[in-house]
Amino acid sequence: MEQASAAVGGTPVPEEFNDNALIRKLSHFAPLSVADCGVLDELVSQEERMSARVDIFSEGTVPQYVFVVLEGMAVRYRDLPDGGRQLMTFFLPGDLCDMHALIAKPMDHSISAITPVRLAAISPARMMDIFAHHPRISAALWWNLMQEEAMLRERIVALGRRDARGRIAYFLCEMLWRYTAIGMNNQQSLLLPLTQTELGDTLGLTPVHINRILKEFRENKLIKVQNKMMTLLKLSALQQLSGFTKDYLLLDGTTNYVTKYLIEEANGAYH
Amino acid sequence: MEQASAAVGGTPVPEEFNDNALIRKLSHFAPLSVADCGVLDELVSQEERMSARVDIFSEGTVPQYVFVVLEGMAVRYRDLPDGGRQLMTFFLPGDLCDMHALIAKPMDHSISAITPVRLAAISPARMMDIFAHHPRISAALWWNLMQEEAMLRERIVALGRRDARGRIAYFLCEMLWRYTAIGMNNQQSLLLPLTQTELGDTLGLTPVHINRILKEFRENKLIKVQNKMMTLLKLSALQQLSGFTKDYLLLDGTTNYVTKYLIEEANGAYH
DNA sequence: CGTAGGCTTGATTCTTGTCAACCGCGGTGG
DNA sequence: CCACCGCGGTTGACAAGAATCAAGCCTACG
Repeated sequence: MEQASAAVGGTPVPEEFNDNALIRKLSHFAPLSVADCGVLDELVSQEERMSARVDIFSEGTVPQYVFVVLEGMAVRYRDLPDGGRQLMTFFLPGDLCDMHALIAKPMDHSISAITPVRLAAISPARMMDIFAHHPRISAALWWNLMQEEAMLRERIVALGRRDARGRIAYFLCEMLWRYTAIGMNNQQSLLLPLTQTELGDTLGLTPVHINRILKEFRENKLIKVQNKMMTLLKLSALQQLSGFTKDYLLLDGTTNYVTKYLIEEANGAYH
Repeated sequence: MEQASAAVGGTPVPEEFNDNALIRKLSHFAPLSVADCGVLDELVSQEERMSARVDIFSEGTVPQYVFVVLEGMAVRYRDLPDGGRQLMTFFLPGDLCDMHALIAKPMDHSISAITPVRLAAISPARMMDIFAHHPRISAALWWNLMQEEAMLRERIVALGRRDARGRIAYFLCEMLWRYTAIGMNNQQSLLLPLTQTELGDTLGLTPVHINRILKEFRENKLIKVQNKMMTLLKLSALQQLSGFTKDYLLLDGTTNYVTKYLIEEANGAYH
């Protein structure tokens, strides 16, 4: 999982920054200059590692930093009083968690590492500094935020209006496209280091039912599973099954108000 | 519904601005100065009216403005290929819809008026200007964004992990607290101008099932319904039934990094 | 006065959950 | 080195919550 092929779409990333997942991701959202890439590269130069199944932020604590996932997978989840849990957001390489740090409130949920992760911590002050002085990066972060919201809405649609087959198919498609965006889609295969229980806690289903649908998908040759690697053999069939379209992921960012304005601002047009 | 009692919590709003729902709402998130209130008041001075059931933004179009709801209720929803629909977000007075305008992308969903609404349109340029030059307002808008995300997550929890009773109870509680935040909670009564079909499309249930649960709630004296007014007779029972806590609504904002930083920035600490 | 949309209710079906058992594997400790 | 243990996956039998189908009612509105 260390090897990343060039990310698909977005503006080209200079060769030297191609192993930086944050840059690969944000390049989808705004045309980053080489200088921008340099800033981002420096931003995530202080690495930390955490083991699988360790909490990065725990419910009730006040997060001190915004974290960027550089490698591995993390998840935002909530434990419920009745013993259940709901997994809400998966963080892949290049994803930011959690802007929540900027408002310095105790969290109402936790974030934990699913696999061993490599992370970079960014102080809120540094983050605000970026917003103030790097217009293209700010624009990209803004798009990133819009993408996060769109993914939450899409999850709501899936949970509210799709049956078990549709939910699972949608989830696999979304993960594939997210991996594709950061250059980690290898032959329609994606790393899904989740147990069936975790999948159930993501999609509002029981592990037993997840198991049955996955079995059906396997028998129908829609997917192939080996170890933690899942291959989507019939992507179009899965997309149709769930009504999935990748539009909401905003992976073809073009010029927009935020970018335009911020760049003009930087050039002194308003100052 | 025009009469608004003083909003509960947040920093006090100067008397003269008390009929401005945006100010009432944002005062929960940052300590607004009188000057800030003036800016916000001017920001929403250009009013528009739209009739019930009219689309404000339609799927596929590129929104030109950010709208603020001043009066009435609107909803963000998506129509599905199979004829179903999912309602995602309800906009009450003081709510902003839709920051999406800032990224100038065709929308993957629609926003429409549920009741007749009074709106104010804000141009993206003006919005960016606010971000650049009004730190406390920016901070409040940031909190506002975090609140929106939190509400989406809470919906996911409800749809993924709660049964019909829990979902409906949670939704009623959330609406009550949101109304409370803008001073429109009158004796635990709230205006819910939704059909049972719309409630179903919100909570992933059929109208028939919504009907049965509401009947049960009525028989158990948990709620009282008259016309479009719903009274939560046993709020604590409803909160318990759904595991609801209002924490995620962030209605007790305190000093935080965004505010601090933006204010220092404005004072020239970093320039 | 007629009609359509929304509400209400009953009968029935079906998707998903629950309970229970078994298998296989990897890790651990004797 | 091997026995044991626990977790995750798999499967079957059964139960339950919600959907579906269908019909009647009320009321706002043209």
